[in-house]
Amino acid sequence: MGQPSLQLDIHVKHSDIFQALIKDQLVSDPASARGRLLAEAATLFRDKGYERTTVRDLAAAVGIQSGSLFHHFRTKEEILKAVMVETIRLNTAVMQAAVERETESEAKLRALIRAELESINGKTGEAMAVLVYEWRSLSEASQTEVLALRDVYEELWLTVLKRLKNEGQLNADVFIARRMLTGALSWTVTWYKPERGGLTLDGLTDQIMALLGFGGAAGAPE
Amino acid sequence: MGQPSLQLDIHVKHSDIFQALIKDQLVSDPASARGRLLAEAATLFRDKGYERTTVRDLAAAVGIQSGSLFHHFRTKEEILKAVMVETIRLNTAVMQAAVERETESEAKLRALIRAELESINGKTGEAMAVLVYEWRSLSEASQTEVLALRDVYEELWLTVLKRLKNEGQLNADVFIARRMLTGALSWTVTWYKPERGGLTLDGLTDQIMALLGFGGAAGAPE
DNA sequence: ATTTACAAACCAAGCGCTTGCTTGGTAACG
DNA sequence: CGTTACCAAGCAAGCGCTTGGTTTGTAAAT
Repeated sequence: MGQPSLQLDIHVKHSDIFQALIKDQLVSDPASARGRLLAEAATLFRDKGYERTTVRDLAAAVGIQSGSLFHHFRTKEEILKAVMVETIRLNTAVMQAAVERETESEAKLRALIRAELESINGKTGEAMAVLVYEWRSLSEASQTEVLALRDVYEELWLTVLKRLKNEGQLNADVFIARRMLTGALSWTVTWYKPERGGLTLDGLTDQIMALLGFGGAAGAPE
Repeated sequence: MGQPSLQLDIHVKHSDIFQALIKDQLVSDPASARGRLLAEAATLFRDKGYERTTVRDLAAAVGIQSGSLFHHFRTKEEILKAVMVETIRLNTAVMQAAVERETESEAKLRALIRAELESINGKTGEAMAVLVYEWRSLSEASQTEVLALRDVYEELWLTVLKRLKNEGQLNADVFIARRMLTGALSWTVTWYKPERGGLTLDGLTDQIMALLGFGGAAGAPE
């Protein structure tokens, strides 16, 4: 915790966005009890799955009794929902900033891919994995609630893809292209391990762009 | 159950393969008690998730008492493993046939994509979804066992992708390309509904090929 | 500066229910 | 006549969550 940011431009921006969201009460401060609990919950839900994670596991991870959890959240499911909602809020803000920083369509797409890869494989990775793979564990009411937030996020992608299509740089249907990218990018969480292998996030982004026919030939990454 | 096959060539082949596997005891006959149980298990595991599905749910689905399940399988996890193992066996055989039917590399890739889409969204769809998304619920011992079977399956893909790369038709790294395709294709299970919308499996395959820069421009699919 | 007030945060205990699985016995079948 | 397939009943363990009471932090009142 608290390691210095290595990536200058993007990370400064990122933490600025983060601070603003905390101030507006849209995401919890990781230093607060609630924030720590949600972070631990994300890790546990990702590693063991929501159903296999007991409230006793969760309580032990933050160092309190299991019953004390229900002072902060009314039900276990409310914890899952909170993890998802806060993750979407944070990532929508980050992605919006990423796409606005660029002007060319291809650069916007690259920025989106790069940003989503970082969401999935970076600090918010646990929570993102929960968001993708623990969908069924939410009640239907919570599902529609979370879905509404996701629509904003998806619009960012569709806008960029539509521009690319109009410019003749994309052959496939924009909705299908987005869905393919959703699957491909979220799947990276199961295999992409940046520490070993030497493939950086930028390198991975290059590979994906190459697969889509952008940015010329890319050599072997390792 | 027992509806006539509509797709002539492929489906005949498909059921021939199926019958051969049943004869060799590599997959269970869907008419047998074990086969019916595995089919129901796949549906339930997919719809509710493995953990949320109780042995009582499972027993009720096949019309027996919950305790009677343990005459056929020693543990609940063994049921999950059996679903996965039999699904991989069937699909490996189907994919092998699909790739051998073609000669050109691009056609082989198209056949693989088409076959995997059918595995995911067709009759074995429930079981495939379980295979992809219930991974964590397997014990580690079972995981390595299932993983070994998957390697054969993956080799089919890598061989074709390597050929395409050598022929200069693929820019990205073959391992990364396969992983992207894995994610993109398995994700279709969450959104592709062939009955409504009019997008056929062949149409979807075209779109994916177009996204990869093959087969010229594809128009809007709907 | 000390007291008083009060809510937020937490603990210890355990309730009611569901879970995967076992057991002992019975019917069906070749 | 034994093997296979099942039922009826229930056990031990674990589950999410509740309850009643104690500590802790904060800030106004004395």
